[in-house]
Amino acid sequence: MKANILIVEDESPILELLALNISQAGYNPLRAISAEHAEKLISEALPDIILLDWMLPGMSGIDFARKLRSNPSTKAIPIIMLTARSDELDKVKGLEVGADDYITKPFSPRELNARIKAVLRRKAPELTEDLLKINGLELDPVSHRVTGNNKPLDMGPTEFRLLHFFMSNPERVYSRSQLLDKVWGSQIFIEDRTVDVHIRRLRNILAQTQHENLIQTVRGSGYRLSTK
Amino acid sequence: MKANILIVEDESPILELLALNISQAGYNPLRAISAEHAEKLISEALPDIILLDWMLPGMSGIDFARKLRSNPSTKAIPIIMLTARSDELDKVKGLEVGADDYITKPFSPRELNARIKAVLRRKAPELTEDLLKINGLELDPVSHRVTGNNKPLDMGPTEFRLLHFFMSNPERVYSRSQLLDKVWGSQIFIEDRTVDVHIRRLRNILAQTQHENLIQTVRGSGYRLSTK
DNA sequence: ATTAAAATGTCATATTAATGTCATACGATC
DNA sequence: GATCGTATGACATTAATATGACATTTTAAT
Repeated sequence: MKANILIVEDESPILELLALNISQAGYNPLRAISAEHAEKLISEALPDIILLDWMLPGMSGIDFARKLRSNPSTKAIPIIMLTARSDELDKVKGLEVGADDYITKPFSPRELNARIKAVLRRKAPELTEDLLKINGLELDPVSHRVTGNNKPLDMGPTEFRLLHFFMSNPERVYSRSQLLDKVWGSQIFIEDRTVDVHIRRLRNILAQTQHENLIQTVRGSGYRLSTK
Repeated sequence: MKANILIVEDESPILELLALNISQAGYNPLRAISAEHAEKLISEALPDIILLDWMLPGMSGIDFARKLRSNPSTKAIPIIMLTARSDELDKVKGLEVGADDYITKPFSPRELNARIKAVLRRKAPELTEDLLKINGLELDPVSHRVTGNNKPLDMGPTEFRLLHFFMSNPERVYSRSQLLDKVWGSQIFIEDRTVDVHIRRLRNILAQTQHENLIQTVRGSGYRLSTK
């Protein structure tokens, strides 16, 4: 099903331009020319993403974002802010109200799409580009490589993301549901048991270099990456 | 090598001011007092960036931008628009013609430099003229030649740029979108899948000297040049 | 200006890899 | 030893990538 993307933008030419891009990218654009207008649309159906202009007549974009965040039913909707300048101050404020991403005008359609896609996929916590090392197991997000004691380890994308997540958050137990949210994405509906299977696949791969017991089962709770 | 920045501005004091800033920032300014004049300079050598005044005698800045975008050979050159006021209407028009950035007069040298830098960074990490060598594969940006174990390899311009980019950024995964932005240019709209085709063409050429597996597929992420 | 050659982007199809689910086996816990 | 949670292997399906062909555009050469 096509994702519904609510655009809140008072300048109609920009609004139309955005709507055009979005529908060309295969999403379903909803148009609102003000925060108030947007609220009405939201009350009818929750959109999947909100593209929110910073400067709006009436309630400002930032106030609107804050309002959305304070309401339980809209709290979880990802917001992408549209700002005129890449002003650092704006960025900070945006983070405060909980915008999921930013985009500075003018922007290329491709950039916009990339952001929407990224937000939709809604992965784990912003995973950094830092090289992760634990007990001779190394994961390099930049080259997208994993080695155990310098031996290259091949794995599928899901196993890679799973390992990436674990190595970014070691010594911490995650339930299957949490892992599904963080590694798979929040809007995906998959069986909890499927996590078991991927854990097994990951362990099998790590077993090549005796790293399989880094991934530990916590009976009744979930899984954990731990050196102990 | 210093980046060439073409300034198109009819008011000579402003033109000189810009040129001064730009040369102090370590770039090479080219001066044009009209769109027509600029065209002549462009026909001699493509600049790396165009600073384009909105208001020009004769052909207006916006028309000129449109013209540049419609010509395949100039389509990818980043354009920074110089506008008198931060007029919203101008901005919309700028979006339409595909300007890469905006700057409102009056502007500080620092701001100008920051924008230029940002635009340059966006599409030119391979700006060097150094001979690139990896595993017997050599690419010489100056003579625009590629050899594998000293055997000359012929390829089309796109494959050359792609290889140039990869060799300048080895051991790093790039998504198809990133490659389109970096190798094709941000203003060009083509399918992600097209990247696959060019990757294949490049691999076919590199296969003549057994270098084809330097270009590796990273499923779910993109492509990478790597010796491992 | 005309033509030929080269390059480019897209599509349809083939190929391969990855994914999610299930049925069943195992093991801990009470 | 019964129950509950986890592990495992197999398998059908889905998704991603590779490939070949083709129409169109560019470029170069007449």
